[in-house]
Amino acid sequence: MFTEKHHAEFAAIPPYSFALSVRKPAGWWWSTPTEVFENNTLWTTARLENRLYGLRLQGTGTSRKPVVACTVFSDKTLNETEKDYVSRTLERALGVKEDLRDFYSMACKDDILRKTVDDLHGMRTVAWPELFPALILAVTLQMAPMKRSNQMMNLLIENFGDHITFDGKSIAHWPSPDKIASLPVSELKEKAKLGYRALNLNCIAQALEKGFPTSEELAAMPSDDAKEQLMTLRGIGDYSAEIVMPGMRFPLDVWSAKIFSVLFHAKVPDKPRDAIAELKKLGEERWGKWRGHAFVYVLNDLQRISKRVGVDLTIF
DNA sequence: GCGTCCAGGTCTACC
DNA sequence: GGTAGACCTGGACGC
Repeated sequence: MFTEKHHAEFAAIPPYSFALSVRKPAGWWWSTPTEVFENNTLWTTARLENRLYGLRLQGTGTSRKPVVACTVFSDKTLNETEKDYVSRTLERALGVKEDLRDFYSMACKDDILRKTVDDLHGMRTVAWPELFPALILAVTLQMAPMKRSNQMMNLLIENFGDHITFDGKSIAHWPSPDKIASLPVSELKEKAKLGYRALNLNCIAQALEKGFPTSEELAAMPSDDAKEQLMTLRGIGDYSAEIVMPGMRFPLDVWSAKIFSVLFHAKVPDKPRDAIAELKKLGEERWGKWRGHAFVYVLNDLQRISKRVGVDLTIF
């Protein structure tokens, strides 16, 4: 029985939009695809240090003093160490301490970003609560159209994930690394339709089981070191590491390369995969340390940017 | 209904 | 160090 076991409130550095931060326009989830968002409140789940928690996160406060109220549901009592860890993880993953003001100062002078930061005022970037679900996302995005990636992710949750009910909501959560590590690769292939990715995901889960830095530890590392660590995992290359990395970089794939090519060069490249390196370089030169922010803001504002540039960027 | 092609990368062998 | 080719498989597409 999952009942209320802990409560914490976090003051966010303004501007902060809770709704845009946890429910991004591009449609990505904050923690799990089955989470529920109603009335500026998110009911979701997270597995922290091998324990699954139910979470009710609510954006409160005022625009000058934004606050996120977090209620934690569990089937066991939390000791003080566990409460601290859960609180730290929520604070980090909600991005409440992420200061957007310097990014907005830069963006106001940039033709691509100027209106986008108004459109998405107060939206935080991406800081995954847990590492393994972010790695699952990265692996299932590889060499597959979105429909097929979603199919693989949904089958993983359906067949091997966990389901909890709390606060009147029923939420399904990603499988744990130990569950995926213990499964035969053939079963992963067959039931989750992972194809060649089954072996990679199984090896990643085993590496995490043997001991690997947590999201929190990766976030505390210099970003190059965090990326290097992630790229030691089988099936995690440059793009996947940058998707998973705390704070994000500029993880261009074929899809986003087409979008940024239209924005930089006003045309879709003949061979998008071959254009990635040059576009990454341009993004880094143009936005420097804010390239991750620019990436997230642009990809979450495609409808409005499309109208402004006169090209439908949502069809790629 | 059937055959073909290819997708929101990564790894490896080969030069 | 640079690069072609293989990798699973489901869905889109042409016929």
